[in-house]
Amino acid sequence: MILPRSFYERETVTVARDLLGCYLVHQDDDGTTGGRIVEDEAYIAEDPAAHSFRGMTPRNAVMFGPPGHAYVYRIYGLYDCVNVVTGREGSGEAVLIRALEPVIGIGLMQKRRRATDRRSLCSGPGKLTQALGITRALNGASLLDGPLQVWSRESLPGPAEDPAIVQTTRIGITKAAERPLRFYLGGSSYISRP
DNA sequence: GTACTGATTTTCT
DNA sequence: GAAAATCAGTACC
Repeated sequence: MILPRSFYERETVTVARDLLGCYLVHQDDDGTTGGRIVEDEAYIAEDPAAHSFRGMTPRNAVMFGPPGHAYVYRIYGLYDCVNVVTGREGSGEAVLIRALEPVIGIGLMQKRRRATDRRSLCSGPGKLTQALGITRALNGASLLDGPLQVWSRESLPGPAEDPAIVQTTRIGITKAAERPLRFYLGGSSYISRP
């Protein structure tokens, strides 16, 4: 049920597509929270929008490490965003998790987010880390064991039919903005934007 | 409903 | 010193 390292050690765009429908789950002292991944973005080698584009720095070092680990960084001084490291070790590639459909621990998510509407709990990269209690303390953590995990699609009962995957441009970037590296489940009402 | 703005701080140049 | 893989609130149709 936990996705193996071999899942992540593939072409990043393929991993981004295959992650849709899988579950991101975090456990801590307050409880367990998790949801279905419904939106993500690929950041790849030779990609001016990727943090790894200009080589390794203290912040992005985890992106250059082994696949199957979490890269968590702070954005705009306020929010944390979570990525999964993908591809070959040293390539500096990752997939940003942008939105979840809340499934596990919805009450705890509502408390952490101070919101009740399910659609607003995890519909954005900063929102979902807040709902799941993911912070930079998890930067570099393995997703194969430990408190933050990714489970396969079959781990929990999901929709009867897989909705079509929509591929479009990434959100919030200025460099390489035209590259279609954002993926989401068509028809999901839990994505950050259409 | 859409559009614009302020918050807030880390990070790298 | 500027920019940043964002969000919530306000203003205005």
